[in-house]
Amino acid sequence: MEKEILEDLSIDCVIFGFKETMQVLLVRHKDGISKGKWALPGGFVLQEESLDEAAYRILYSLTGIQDLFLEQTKAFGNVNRFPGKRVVTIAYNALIRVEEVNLRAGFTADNVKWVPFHEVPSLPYDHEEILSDSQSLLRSKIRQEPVGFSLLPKEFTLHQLYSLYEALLGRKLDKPNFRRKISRSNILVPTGKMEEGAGYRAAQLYRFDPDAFQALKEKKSVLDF
Amino acid sequence: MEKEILEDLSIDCVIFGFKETMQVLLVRHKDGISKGKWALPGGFVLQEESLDEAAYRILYSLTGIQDLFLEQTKAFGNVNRFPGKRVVTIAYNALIRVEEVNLRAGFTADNVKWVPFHEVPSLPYDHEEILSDSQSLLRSKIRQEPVGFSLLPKEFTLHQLYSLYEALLGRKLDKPNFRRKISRSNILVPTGKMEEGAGYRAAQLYRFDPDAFQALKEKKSVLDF
DNA sequence: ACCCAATATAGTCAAATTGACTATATTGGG
DNA sequence: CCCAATATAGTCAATTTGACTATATTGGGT
Repeated sequence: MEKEILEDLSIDCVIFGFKETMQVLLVRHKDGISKGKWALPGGFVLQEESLDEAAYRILYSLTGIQDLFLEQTKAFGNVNRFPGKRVVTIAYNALIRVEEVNLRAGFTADNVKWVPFHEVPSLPYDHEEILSDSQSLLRSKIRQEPVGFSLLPKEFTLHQLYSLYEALLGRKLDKPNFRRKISRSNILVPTGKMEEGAGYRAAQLYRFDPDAFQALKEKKSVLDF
Repeated sequence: MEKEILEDLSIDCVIFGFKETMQVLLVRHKDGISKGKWALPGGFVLQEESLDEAAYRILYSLTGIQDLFLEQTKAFGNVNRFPGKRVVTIAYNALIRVEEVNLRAGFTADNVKWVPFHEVPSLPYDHEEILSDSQSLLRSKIRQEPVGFSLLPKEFTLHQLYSLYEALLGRKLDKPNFRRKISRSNILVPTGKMEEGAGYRAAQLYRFDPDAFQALKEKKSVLDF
């Protein structure tokens, strides 16, 4: 028996990944009005699931990942955003570690791929608006909460964190000052292990410490770069 | 002819006002399952309007105000949040100047009133969750953007602004330091006029300068109290 | 006319943070 | 064993913070 869907309510996911540069996950539609076009992954909400559950379901079916950062960002409800039918969509931002994903195109798509921010093609429906709003929201989120760690491996170097912040904020940061700020904040703990395979001095690996961040947050307001 | 509504999609508005203390606008339902209960004002979305338009329509019919701060906050879509039918609601935060409102209960309500944060009664559906989420979102918003000015008269004293921030952030601020921070930021322009009717030294009246704020924002990130 | 309570507004100072740098420490590879 | 490349540490003036103290203006009461 088919599960009943809410025909006028969908979810669209903006899935962010970081590898050299910031990337978004796009799917290519197998059929329908936008057949062959790349678009944000999404789907309709089922009668018996909450919005968050729907977003998780879509995310999981696409990436096989269960442990991820997922947050609702905004509802998009312009009258003609979807052709032929009034469909309101709830957008979600997801942050995942690219090395953990196991991409599967799924039912409605015949292809999936990571696309760097600057190479995103033109998107159907209002997906360009959704994407650009979602990017802004992520940019401001990153200054408030340490969500960036969801994009890095569990253990990472300060350099990786540094380039992530540069990529996300879209501007140059001073490396020593960045390092000083992070280290004073105490939100990282060194693992003792060192980076491997670098052709030069190996860097210390760190892990994010959620408790220390919580403590910091209660005192100061923001990780303000 | 009746306008067609989307039966499974509603808007709920959290309307904030500031008068001595932070307040929310509640309506008393005239009939239906929650007859007689106080709740957040809301209504269904019409087929031919966007979500933002729906929110404006509801806000306007209730307060007669057109010039206000209105921002979508979050969609609430738990399966059983509304009795008998799956209804997803989009919550909006509105900031208005209490002295400008002209309250009208409207069709579905027989009463409207301002309620201080700490005196909000128990609310039906998931309105308590909506309200508390909306309050948190406003609290973090106020640190990023000068939305607070939408709650004050066009011309106001530093003391008013100061107590607004205290009320909104829920903690004591140092008055001289607050004043210094504001004045260094240059986002206020003195009007030259003085407060009237105080039983003591009259305070200077200020106006918010959006351009100066824009300039500040490009340099620093936040109004971080 | 003058004092006073109440609030507006200004100023002080040590400590912490920032921004723009320069300097040193470790690597693998040639 | 030196070198290029990067990690990591340190310096210093300028600015910002936090916790205060001090002064300036009011209307109202006596």
